[in-house]
Amino acid sequence: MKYWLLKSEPEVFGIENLKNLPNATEHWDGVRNYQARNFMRDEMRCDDQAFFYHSNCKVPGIVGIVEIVREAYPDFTAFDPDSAYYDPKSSHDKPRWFMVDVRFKREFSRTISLNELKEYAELQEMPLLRRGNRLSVMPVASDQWHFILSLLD
DNA sequence: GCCAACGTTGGC
DNA sequence: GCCAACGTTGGC
Repeated sequence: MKYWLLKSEPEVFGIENLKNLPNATEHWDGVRNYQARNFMRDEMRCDDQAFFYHSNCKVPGIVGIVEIVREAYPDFTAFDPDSAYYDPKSSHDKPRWFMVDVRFKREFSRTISLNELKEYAELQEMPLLRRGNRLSVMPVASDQWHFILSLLD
């Protein structure tokens, strides 16, 4: 099983939104970066777990955990001219963008902020902490995953 | 294939 | 709202 980190802007779609949906499940649409897409399409598998990260907000950080419940399939928002994620270069025949389905698993008792994550030597290699990082889907090493969870108690 | 211009991300 | 960092686009 692999571990991941998924970024989302809470003003657009936060963990509260996911939690309150039927089955607490939603498709993870709008990924428009090739590297992020490749992770999702080629490596993400059912039952993988992912940190839910809130970005572009007052306190950016990890707020909970989701699990992957459906593997990559074409991102239909790319086909919709009315969608903010519309991409005329993506077609049903040759979809360019993909999404997975995620299900809410856990909300942390507190946000593990980006500032806090930066403090730990154990996490210095996380792609999240690399300067100028903009990936919205990225892998998390198993030892980093467990280290972060150990911060909660 | 180079690279300048442009658009986006996301912390601050 | 600013702006650094980065990805993409398109002229050549």
